[in-house]
Parts: sequence; structure tokens; C-alpha cells
Amino acid sequence: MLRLYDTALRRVEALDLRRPGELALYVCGPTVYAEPHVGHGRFALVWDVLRRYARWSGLAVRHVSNVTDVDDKIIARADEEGGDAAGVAARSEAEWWQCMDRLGVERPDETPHATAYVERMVELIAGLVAGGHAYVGGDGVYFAATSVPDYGLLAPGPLDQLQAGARVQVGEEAGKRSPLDFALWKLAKPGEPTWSSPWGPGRPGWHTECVVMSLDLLGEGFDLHGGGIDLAFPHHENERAQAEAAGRAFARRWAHSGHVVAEGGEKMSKSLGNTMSLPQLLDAYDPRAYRLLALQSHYRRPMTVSPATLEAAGRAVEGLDGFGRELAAARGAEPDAGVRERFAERMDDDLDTPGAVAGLFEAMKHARVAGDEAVAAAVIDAWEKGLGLPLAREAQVPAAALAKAEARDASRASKDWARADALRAELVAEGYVVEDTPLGTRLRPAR
RNA sequence: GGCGGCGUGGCCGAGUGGUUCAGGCAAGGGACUGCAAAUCCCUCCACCCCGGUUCGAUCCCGGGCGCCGCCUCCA
Repeated sequence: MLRLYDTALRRVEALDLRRPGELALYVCGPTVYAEPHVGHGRFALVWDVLRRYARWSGLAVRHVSNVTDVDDKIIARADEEGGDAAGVAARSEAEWWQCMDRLGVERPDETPHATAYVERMVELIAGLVAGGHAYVGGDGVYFAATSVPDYGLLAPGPLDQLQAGARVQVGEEAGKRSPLDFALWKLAKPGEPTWSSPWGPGRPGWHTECVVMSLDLLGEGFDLHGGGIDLAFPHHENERAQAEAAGRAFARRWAHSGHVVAEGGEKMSKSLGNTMSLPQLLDAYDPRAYRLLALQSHYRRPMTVSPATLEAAGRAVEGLDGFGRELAAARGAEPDAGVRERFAERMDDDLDTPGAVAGLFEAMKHARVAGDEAVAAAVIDAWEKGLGLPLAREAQVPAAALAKAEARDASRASKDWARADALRAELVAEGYVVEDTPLGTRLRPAR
């Protein structure tokens, strides 16, 4: 059984499935206001791997991930561009899914949109007001954080210290009673998208949508709630507080993925000039290189992304492809149980992908040296089905190049080395890697 | 300012109180090859600094230095 570090419990703990054999997973999705950056890519890869591995290990997974399509940042972006918020959201969301496809990230089973759930959010908020957990302030409706006894479970430390040490006055919203309170409903300012509510036209605060959508699509007491580590507090804590205040059982477990950093552990930021957009990365590198890079670091730790690390991972992927081509025939074999077991053991231990991957590399060496097809089959299955990293099967090479390869074989047979080498040089110039095998010249595109 | 985390060999990145170890990439040597490529074998390069605990610490404790995160929108 998969064991994960639970942010609330602060320890690694086995999943506590609501129904045996089924994993109901909710992952906080993107706010679609701009082009995705490399950090979004890592985030998406982590949860994609978790989902694939859970399924590989025999669980039926239902994965829901929201799209926040109404938000301050979307509105701000629309203002900058002189367009409307819905347009910004639609365009950004299209970019998001395009990147996900290129990364080989599977679509969630459901991708609810905040704007489609406003009515239900209003219902939830009204209930919270009626129950004394929320109040109407000057510019909106606010949740009274302290009305939930264990508020702060997902916070990085004791709340009084958070407040005491706060560098900046928390909360710019005027109507708040306490810095920890947060907006459930924001009354509209001129020009903003609005929905009607008992408190006047406005729009929902960010923290409410996930509560409503996760409970609607996955039901109470769903198994796991995930997201980026930056969301643990206050976003996820605020979700939890609302559900609790509404008397609804919420997520049984919480997991959070780490961030991406630049070389030297330096934060990625526009001012430092070390950022990369996700489309840029995907244009420049094999998307599988980014997946491998993500797999080679633990999901909760910061991950270094730089041209050097991406290139190294890219070369490793080429090696994987070589294995996939060389042992393509092994795919039909019965996968070796020992390899599968060791893989599962690593993965079950808080998704130890670096350890699991190390084991696969070792098994690959064995499979080649010993010509062990069962091991090869298990390794290929683990890469592809368990981790979502497909290996090459055979290269597609046009007939003209194949003809040259055959001509080279003929030259070699007659020991015409000069001609053989000339043909090889031509093929290399055409962008192929030329390899000799017992079956003759083999070609594959050089990357 | 408060709280938390991290500091491993050329690069990335696991891990552990003691002995053989991660793994990937890179580098060097060798095997194979007509020569290469691919592959295989071997090798080099570690545990930020200073104290302490211990028979023994990279791993435990304290201090220092450096980096990072959260506390405010954020994957």
C-alpha cells in the first residue's frame, strides 16, 4: 500500500482509503491567467506519476482537478491587455492543456471550472453565514477562521507565531475582523465579472471553489487532496476549515509537491532572469527528459531545473530509448516479479521515485548482460505504465536512408571500407546515428 | 522579525552511526569494432566549518557560515 507524507499529520502514513481498491484524488489545478512555467510542469508531473503508479499498483483512480477561471490575477491580466477576463482564462487554459499533452500528463477524469460552480459556492457561503462561521464585512463576506477549533492544522507552525512574526500586515481586505479571516465572496468593483448573491453582485473568493467541487465530484471523505506546497497554507487550510464548519467530512490525507529552483538552489524569478516558461522548455528538450528529471528527485524536495540538468536527463532518456529498441521483443514476455516488487517497494515508500528509478537502471544493466527478457519486460512496464515515460520501440527511417544503410552493409561485406565510411558520413550528416549490429547497419534519428 | 527546511563527489540526486554500494550525467582507462557508434567492464572525484556525545559520525547534539521556503498572490 502506498504510504505518503501527510502534511497535516506531519509524518509518512499509509493511505486510508474510503473504499478499498479505489483512490479518490483531488489536486488543486491551475489558475489560468498566464503561460505555464516550469514549476507548473513539475507539479503536473508529480501528480501524474502518483496517479499512474496508483493505477499500476492496482487501484482504481478517480482524479478531479479544478481550473480556476475567475480570479484577481485573471482580471488584472485582462485589464492590462484591454480584453475580457473570460478570454484570458480560455486562452490560458488552452495553453495549459497543450503543455500537459506535450508532457504526457493524463487528463484528470473531471476538470470542474470555478465559474460553473458559483451558485453552489453561494449556497455553501450562505450556510456558513447562517452557522455563524462567516460574516458580512464592508466589501464582502468573510470566513471567521477562529470559529474552527483546530484551524491551522496545515500551517507551517503555531498560528500565534505566524501572526506575531508577520512582516507585513496580513490581509488588505477592508472588512476583515482578524488577519486570518479570508474572503468567501468579494463584492464587485466596476468592470469586474459578477454573479448575483444574497450579499450583492460579486464573485467568489478563491478558497471556496475546491471545497464545493471536490465534495460534489468525489463526495465526503475523499482519499487524498494534493497540490503545490505553497498551497498548503493558507489555501488548503482554508478549504478544510470551510468544510469542517459546514459539517462535511473532507480529505482524509494531504500531500504537497515541492517547487522548482534554478541552479544553486536559487529561486526562479523574473527579476533574476532565470525563469523558463513551460512551452519554452518543451520546445528545447524532449518532454521525457523533464519527466525523468522530475523522477530523479523526490517529489517533496526542491528540484533544480537548468539547461545542464535537462541535457543530462535528455542523454539518459536516449539511453532508455536504446534499451527500448534493443529489447523491443521483450515486451511480450512475462514481467519479472522481483523487479516489479522492488519497484513497488520504493514507490510505496512516499513515492521514492529516485530510488525506484535507480533500481530500474540497475535492472536494465542486468537485463542486457544476461539477456533476461522477463526483467526487460518488467523494466519497460515500470517506466511506461508505472511512471509514464514511454520508451522508443523502433525508429522510423525513410527508404532512401535505409537504402544507403544496405549499400553500406554491402561495402562492408566486400571490405570496401572507404565507401562504407563515406556512406556512414552521409547518413550522419543527414542526422542519423549509425550503429553496427549482427543484423547489419541500424539507423536512428540523432535525437 | 517569527517559524521551518536544506548544505553529499565535476553536475544533478538518494541514503546511512562503523564494513561494498545509491542511481543518472560527465571524465579517464579497457573490451568489442576494419575504424567508429551502441553496449559491457574498471577507475577517479563526497558528505559546509567548529565543538560535543560515542570505541567510532557524513548520518545524533550544540554553535557558526551559506542557501532556500512559509508568514502576502503563487504549482
